[in-house]
Amino acid sequence: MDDRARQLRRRLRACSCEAASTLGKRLRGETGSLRELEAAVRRAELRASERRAAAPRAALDLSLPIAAKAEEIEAALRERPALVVCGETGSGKSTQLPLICLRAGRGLRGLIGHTQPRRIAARTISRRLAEEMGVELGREVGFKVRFDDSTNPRTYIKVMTDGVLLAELRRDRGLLAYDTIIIDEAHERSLNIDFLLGYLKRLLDRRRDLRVVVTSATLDPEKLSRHFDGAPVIEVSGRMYPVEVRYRPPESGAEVEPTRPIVDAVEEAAALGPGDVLVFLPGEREIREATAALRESGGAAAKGAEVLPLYARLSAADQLRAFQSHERRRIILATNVAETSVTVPGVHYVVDTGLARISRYGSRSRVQGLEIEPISRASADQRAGRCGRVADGVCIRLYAEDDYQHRVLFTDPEIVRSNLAGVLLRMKALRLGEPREFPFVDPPSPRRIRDAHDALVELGAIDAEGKLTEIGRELATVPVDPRLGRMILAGASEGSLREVLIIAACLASRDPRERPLEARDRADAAHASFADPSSDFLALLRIWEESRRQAAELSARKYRKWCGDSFLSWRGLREWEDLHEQLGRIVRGLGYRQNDKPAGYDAVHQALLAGLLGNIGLRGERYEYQGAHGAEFFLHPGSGLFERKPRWVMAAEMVRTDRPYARMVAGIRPEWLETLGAHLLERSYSTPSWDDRAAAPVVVERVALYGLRLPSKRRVLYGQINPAHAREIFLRQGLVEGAFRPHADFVEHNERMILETRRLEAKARRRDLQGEAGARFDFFDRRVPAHVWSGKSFDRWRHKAEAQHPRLLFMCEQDLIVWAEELPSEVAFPDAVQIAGDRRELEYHYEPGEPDDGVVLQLPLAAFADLDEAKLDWLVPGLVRDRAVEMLRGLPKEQRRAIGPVPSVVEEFLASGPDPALPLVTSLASFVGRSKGIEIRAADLRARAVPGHLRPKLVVTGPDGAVLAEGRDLLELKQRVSGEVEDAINAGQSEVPPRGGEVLGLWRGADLDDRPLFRGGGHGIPGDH
DNA sequence: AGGGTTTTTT
Repeated sequence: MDDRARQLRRRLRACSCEAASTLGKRLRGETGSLRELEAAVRRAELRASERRAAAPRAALDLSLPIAAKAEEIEAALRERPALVVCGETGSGKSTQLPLICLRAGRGLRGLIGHTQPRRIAARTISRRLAEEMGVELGREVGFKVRFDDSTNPRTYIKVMTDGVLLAELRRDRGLLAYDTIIIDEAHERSLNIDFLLGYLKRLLDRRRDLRVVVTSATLDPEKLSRHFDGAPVIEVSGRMYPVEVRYRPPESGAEVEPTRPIVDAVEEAAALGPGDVLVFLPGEREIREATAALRESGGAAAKGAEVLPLYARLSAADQLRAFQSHERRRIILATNVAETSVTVPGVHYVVDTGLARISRYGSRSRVQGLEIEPISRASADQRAGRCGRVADGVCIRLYAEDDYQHRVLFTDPEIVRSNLAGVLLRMKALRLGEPREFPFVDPPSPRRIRDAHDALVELGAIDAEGKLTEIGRELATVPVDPRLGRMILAGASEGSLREVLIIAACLASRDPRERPLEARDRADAAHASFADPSSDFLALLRIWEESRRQAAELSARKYRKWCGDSFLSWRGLREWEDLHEQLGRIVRGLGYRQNDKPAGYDAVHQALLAGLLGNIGLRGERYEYQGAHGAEFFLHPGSGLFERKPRWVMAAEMVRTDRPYARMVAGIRPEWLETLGAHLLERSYSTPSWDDRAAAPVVVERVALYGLRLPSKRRVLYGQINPAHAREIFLRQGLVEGAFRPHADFVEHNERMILETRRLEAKARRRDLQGEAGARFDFFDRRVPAHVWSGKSFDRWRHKAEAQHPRLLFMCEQDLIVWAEELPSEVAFPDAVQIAGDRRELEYHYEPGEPDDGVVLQLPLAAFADLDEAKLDWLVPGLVRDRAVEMLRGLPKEQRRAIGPVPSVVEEFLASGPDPALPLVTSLASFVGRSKGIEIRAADLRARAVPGHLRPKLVVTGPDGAVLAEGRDLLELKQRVSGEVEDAINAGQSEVPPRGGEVLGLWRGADLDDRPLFRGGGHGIPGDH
């Protein structure tokens, strides 16, 4: 089987790339019997031999310069995976390269794919190829552009736009339909081209049979060669006439009108002889000014000449005038259209201002910039070359030679100066991994990639980790800018798909509204009839509906006339319709239905907003708007909202020309931003305040989007935002200060505490309410769990806790027991633990009878070493202290003397003295004893230090040695004891009056009557009188 | 208070 399979695979590889891939997989996986597979291979071989036999003969046009290099190219195609053909205009590379590939035996196992940057070029080149080969277009040679596909199974050479090839990647990751790919005009370095160049580099590692030919007109083919691991570079000479370049820099110091040098240069050119003059200018406004200047100059050149503007937005008819032959001399004032997209025939002279508007996406501002820049040397050369196509030419540059020499070699490729959201989305959808690892010829900066990432997050296309979401997956199937795609998807969910499809299709194609230079006012008036004062998008909808209505009612000829009268481009409208239809098909494929009922303003504009969240603005003091991230912008004067200026707007486009402008604008409601931009909202909160009805702290929440504050305000439970802080406030204001009044016993107790403290404070002066409140805050803080921050959650927790330990937690009497439980842990002594630097531990052991029994207290030694009176609270805090005092009051004098001041107890302990924890243990035991009606005397209680760690154990005995309670599990013990305590309380046997004040210490060897127990008071134990 | 280079996408 192995040998046989290997042989079949070999045979397959000779057939077709697709068959080799699909059948090869079956062979490897051994799906199907060998016999079946063999039959499949034979069928593939038959198809392959038919294809070979039917291959068209390709005769080269030997008059073209590239023919001289045909053999060299063929050899390279056989030996190397990639090659770079560097050819000037007129070298014939676009038509001859596919033919050379065919001669080299390419195009049999798969198509020869040939990409062009523009649709029109793809069409004309395929037509010329078919002519030269003497075949019918749409058979051996086909083309495929958006909306139009003429290829079929018999096609060998497929000419297409690079966008088409890119789109095919989604279905054909390995580009198995092709065995050769020619990327023509790679020097234009569009986003599409750069993406393809990166993708093909990777693909060549996987597909050894694939050949890639890249053509470039650049001065620097080495870069592309390096990209393809040292691909051979084959230079082909062009067939151009020499162009003389003259430099006419502006004279320094002389103040002249900006149009003066242009007029002078045109005069100079015209004086050289007959022939048309092509002037390159950066934009429409400059064209307008130069036109006026030339007409007014009255110079010899202008007099007999026809001055024509040429730029992309010009109406088709006006553009055509530049191409029609004419007897008079023509002076064509053009933008960059004439540099690559359009070739003006018969140009003998070029005047180059050296300027162009270049689109650059501003990373910081997130606005597309469109500012006038000096062009690159490559661009200047291309402009000069425009007059060497028919005869010797002269190019007059309105800048110095030195200036030219110092300019950048090439215009930055698009990938480093545009918004990469679409590219990133495509990479995610194709699962191409990390963008920074993708082999771009010129890698975009990490910042650009992050911007693109943010943009996709804004659209909900990827999540925070960068993973494609469901929305993202759908967006990747819609062939428009992701923002427009997002509108469409939102339209589907808002019930406004019908309207949004129309609007998005228009935004994706060129605006059909025409505005000829000399009829701008009339055009504006015609367009005004469609305008809406609150939405420019509605104007598009009206144009669409009116145009559809007219098309249905009028004859084709009359409809065209209506288009002209309305200053609408017939071709533009067609493009819009085509795109609308295509998008409609795709959306239907995704399972979305267009709404039958017309959607209202809100439904339409909320859908649009879903794609334009980054382009919102709030009207400022004057005419400007505050945009995202603190940017400022102005409404474009062409907007229907220009007069009215709604408070909140969104814009389809933000472009910086002379100033930042928002184009295509509509008013929005800020509430929409809260729902549509929920994933982007920035929230801020006021200072929390107590709310009686909520029985919890609340805050006022304000939201902002990209730094723009939305008007809405909401009251929010503070605990939902900052539970820890909310809890602190709840404890302090709600529980300690009593703003929250639950139905519980401890409330009354608290109140008595406060009253008592106030009374004492008046007496003691030095003890303030705050200090006492602090103690009580600690009391609650130790008990109330972290998730409780409101009256509601407090009650819920308390009821549960009290069901388990009835009345335990918040009856002051139980304090002692809870506290005893906490003693061994660090909870009761947070400060003490913090003070403990050296971590030596002391263990205190209550030993009523046998050794090793009793309460073991683990306290850091250092805590004791540092202990001063102020820290005594940690040892005898709050209510426990009262309890201890209560107990001591009942002790005989000599027994009281047995208990010394804590600091000295520590010293004594270190000299193996008595237990400093004695008062605590004493109080505990005493309390338990009393609650059971048994008298326990302090003298009965002993404590000693025990080295090493002992498991905490509590044994409470009475004076007769009877064990009242014991256990190592303190929790369990506590429950047992507490039950007993509760019984005692219920029986009215234990009534502990709550007390405030501060116990300074329990003094050993001192008479309680001599030494004040209360700081500053000097009156002995409270309640004594 | 006042106006934009260009191209492309199953």
